[in-house]
Amino acid sequence: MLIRHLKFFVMLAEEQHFGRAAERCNVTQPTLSHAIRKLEDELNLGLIVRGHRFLALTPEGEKVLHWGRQILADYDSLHDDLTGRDSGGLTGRLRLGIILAAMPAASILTEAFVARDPRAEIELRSMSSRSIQKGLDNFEIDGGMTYLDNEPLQHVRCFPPYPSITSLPAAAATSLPDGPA
Amino acid sequence: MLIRHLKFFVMLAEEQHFGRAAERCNVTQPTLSHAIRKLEDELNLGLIVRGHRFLALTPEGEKVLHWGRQILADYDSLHDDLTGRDSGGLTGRLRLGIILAAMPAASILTEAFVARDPRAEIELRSMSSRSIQKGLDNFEIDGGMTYLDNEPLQHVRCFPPYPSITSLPAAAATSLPDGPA
DNA sequence: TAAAAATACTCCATAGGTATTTTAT
DNA sequence: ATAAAATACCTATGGAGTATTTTTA
Repeated sequence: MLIRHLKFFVMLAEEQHFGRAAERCNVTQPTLSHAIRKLEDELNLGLIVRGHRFLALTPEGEKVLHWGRQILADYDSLHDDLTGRDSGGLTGRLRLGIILAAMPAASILTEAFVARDPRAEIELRSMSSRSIQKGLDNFEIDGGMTYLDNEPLQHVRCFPPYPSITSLPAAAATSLPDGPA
Repeated sequence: MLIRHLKFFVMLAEEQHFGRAAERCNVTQPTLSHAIRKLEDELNLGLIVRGHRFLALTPEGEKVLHWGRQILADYDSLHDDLTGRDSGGLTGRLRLGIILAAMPAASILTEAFVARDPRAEIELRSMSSRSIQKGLDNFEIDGGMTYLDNEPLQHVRCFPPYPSITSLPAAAATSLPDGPA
């Protein structure tokens, strides 16, 4: 599997349109079309619900989309790392989705964080628990604080923000390749 | 870049020997040799310090090794996900490296964890802060509790285990593709 | 001399292109 | 008629193999 073909697939999922996806990848439509077929062959499953236009991703396609994004993020990180854009110490913007009930608790977490890494910005967004799940899936947020009991979270690593008080909502970091865990 | 070639490279880094790495990948030595060259060409940098035998990885090679493992872990996760081995709810074994000074504190973290996910085992290892860094890099442990001040940790996501008490050692989860953070 | 890696070469799969067809709107 | 995707076909890159050479221990 070529990493570049994963890119094709992710673009296709975003554009929902072979032609536009191909354009964004700077390849022709047949090339992208063929590459997606190859992906499906290699994984031996359907990724796209095809009519005579793009219709949707299959459930398996959604999974490939998720991990594909993960792999592409790693791949980008590698290039950032190699081009020395890392520089040690945390920088950038951490986007967190927080349910309304957890807003007061959020500052407890962020306070220590900003104290240690002043170059990192934290953006707090008030969001519903469903939006938080979606935001994590779409990489629109990097983490969140939400409920664990209502809808089980997918593809995330969860931990209690304050271990000895279990009645608080739990914090969730974006999903990871976490091996056996 | 073929994901399979990343596998070649990671195997080579582990075996420190082209022939044995090739064997583990079920390819011939020249094939692996050529693939590594191609990787170097594509990234436009040297990965291996070559004499007329394998000598070491270059610093860039170490970085590629790290992110390569990450990508392969994601790729494996994808396959696990597709073959329905996920099953929801955490299971497996979480291996944590803990400095001696943090051992008493570790139970605070693990207590809530095991209460919520009884099917997950937690293995606590008393380790030096250096061993913890190495263990994280080698994927021999999944996370740890260690010092942040002495030697800065590489490739990890850090957070304080108990936000309002900053004098405690910090917990570190294994590194992730964490976008802008 | 033996072992390790690179090199030379061959073969074939396939990535990517252009041109065209099919089908639904 | 138009737009979207698939198909057919072509070319060239390069992945993987075998055989061989080079170099060092």
